[in-house]
Amino acid sequence: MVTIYDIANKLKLSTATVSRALNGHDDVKTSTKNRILETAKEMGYLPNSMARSLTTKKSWNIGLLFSDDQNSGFKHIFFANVINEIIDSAAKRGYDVSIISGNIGMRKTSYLEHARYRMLDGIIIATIDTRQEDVQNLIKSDLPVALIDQNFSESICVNSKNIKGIKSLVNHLYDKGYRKITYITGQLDNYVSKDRKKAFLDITKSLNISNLCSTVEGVFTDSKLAYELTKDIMSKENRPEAIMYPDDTAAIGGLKYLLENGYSIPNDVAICGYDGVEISQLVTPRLTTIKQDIHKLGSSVTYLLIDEIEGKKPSRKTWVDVELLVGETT
Amino acid sequence: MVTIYDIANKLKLSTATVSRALNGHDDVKTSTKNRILETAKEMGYLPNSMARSLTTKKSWNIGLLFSDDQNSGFKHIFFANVINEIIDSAAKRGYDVSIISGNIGMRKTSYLEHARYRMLDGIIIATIDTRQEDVQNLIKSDLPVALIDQNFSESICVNSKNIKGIKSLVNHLYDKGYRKITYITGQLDNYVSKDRKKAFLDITKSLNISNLCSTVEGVFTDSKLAYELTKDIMSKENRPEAIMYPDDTAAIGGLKYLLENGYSIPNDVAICGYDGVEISQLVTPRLTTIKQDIHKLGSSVTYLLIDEIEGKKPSRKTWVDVELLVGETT
DNA sequence: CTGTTAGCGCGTTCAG
DNA sequence: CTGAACGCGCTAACAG
Repeated sequence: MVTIYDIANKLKLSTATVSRALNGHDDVKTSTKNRILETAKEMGYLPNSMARSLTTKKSWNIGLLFSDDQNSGFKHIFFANVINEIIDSAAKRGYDVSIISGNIGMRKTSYLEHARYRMLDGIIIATIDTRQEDVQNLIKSDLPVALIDQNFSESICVNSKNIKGIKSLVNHLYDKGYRKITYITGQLDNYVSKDRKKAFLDITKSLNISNLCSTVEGVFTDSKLAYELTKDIMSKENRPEAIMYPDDTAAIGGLKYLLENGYSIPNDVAICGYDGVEISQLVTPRLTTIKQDIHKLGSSVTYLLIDEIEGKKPSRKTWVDVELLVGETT
Repeated sequence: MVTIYDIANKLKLSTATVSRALNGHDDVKTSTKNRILETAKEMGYLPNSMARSLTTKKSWNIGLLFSDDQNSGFKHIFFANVINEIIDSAAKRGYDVSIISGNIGMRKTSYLEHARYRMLDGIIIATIDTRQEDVQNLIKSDLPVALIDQNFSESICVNSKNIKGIKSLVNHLYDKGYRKITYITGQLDNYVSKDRKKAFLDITKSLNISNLCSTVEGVFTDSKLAYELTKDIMSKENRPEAIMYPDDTAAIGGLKYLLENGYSIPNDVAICGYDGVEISQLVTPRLTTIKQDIHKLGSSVTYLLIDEIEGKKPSRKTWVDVELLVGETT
């Protein structure tokens, strides 16, 4: 391993000068700077992040928290896409991304401890369940933290325009003549679900159809549950004319039930997804859904976090726009 | 930040003793060991990975290489699932996972340099395109490396039983009476695609139907291309009775074309996917496909790499079994 | 513009 | 069983 000592030695300089040159300080004579840079290249010198971080207290490493024991972010294609953006964006600003788990070595520890252990410069939280004490502690800590689709007053939060999304869907359904709408929400212990549900109640009220509409609690990405709930809903006396699902995967689960049982879509019943992932436009019939701006969600949360890390005091709240995708199911 | 120095100071011991106790060496008196462990806990001591790695030359960190500029692993739901397993498995053995990109800070570097910079203990390569010089250098280096679905003689490779998978599909089609089969392969610059294509040619030959069968080069997860290729294939004079796709996503793209154009499946034409991801069983009709053992693929590649890191000389080649999933499309 | 010195937090000789 | 001393590779004062 080539160190700055080696190249200092070769050039009869001190490590200090070498370090300065390598870090682009301007208090080094241009000629010696060039000599240093050159021989560094020749000798195949590479900095050692451990040594550097140890003195600078900065790791150029961002932690990514995306799953708990129950729920695995990567299995959800929507989150997988967001995570992809996060990694890309971080790389563009010179940061690496590490996944943080709830243990150091073989020992169970908190996320916060883990973050300190690895000297992470900041954390992106892309988990659904932020109620865990462990996650709460992370948020409350003095570590820079940024979250997606959450609501914590002091932290950086990047939110999709959930209210707009739901209202667009309901308005679209209304315009198409649907009045009896059932909305299967995500799990209601969750901020986004609550927000969307409230939006649904608000918009149906202002359209004067709230007495015809209803909500049922479901679970994000749980296609099996969506299948069962659809069965329940459709076997009732008073069937809805349209069903809204918590996301595309759930909608496809519902769609499966409807197709299997000979329902004509959207004639017998209309359905909507949410997220607008690729598959939503690939199934037949193509889903009407809300397309989230995955690129923007991922890049914003990352850039804002890095701004915070670098002391640029970015805005705490950001809303990312959504778009109605009209398919063949409404 | 509490350091071993702080706790040594408080207990009137030397840092050496504290270090030994903390690392579970047995050359410390049990009573003092306990005192140390206790006060360490009290004071909220946490080791510093940077300092530790600097002396031990071990980071307890595994690099994950899963994308190049063209192709993003996380966008592929199959890989997303594998990666999920990798992270879980690594955590169980006490390792963290870092994503490695092709730059350090703002400077473009090789993956190998990046790995050395971060002192990674090993690398898991889950990219399709291993032809890049950069990736080649990584494989040739003395860093422990493990790959999924690749074939490098000296490296640890975990492969899915691709030949068995293809043969199962063709045999299944044959048993159902299909003789004219077209196989849309993945991109043929890739090891897996070649392997599967060869398996297809072999099995159709031994079934004496090779003159009725054909292959077309496609691209993994490219549903749009699959859509177009399906159109081409179906518009020819001599239509196949069955089409096999490189993976489920592509198959769903093909399915879309067929459904849109009024083909009855499997009566007019049968289709098969590959991978067996969740969505393959959710679309209507349910895909006949090969289910890969994602859990095993991810955990094996991780455990084998860690064995290698820890000097346990694990076997270089591992094959993970696959399972035929008969759906409604054949 | 450059060198000397010190220290980041930890593990590991080598004595005792 | 315990301590003193050193070094991992690098950056940051402080001189000069």
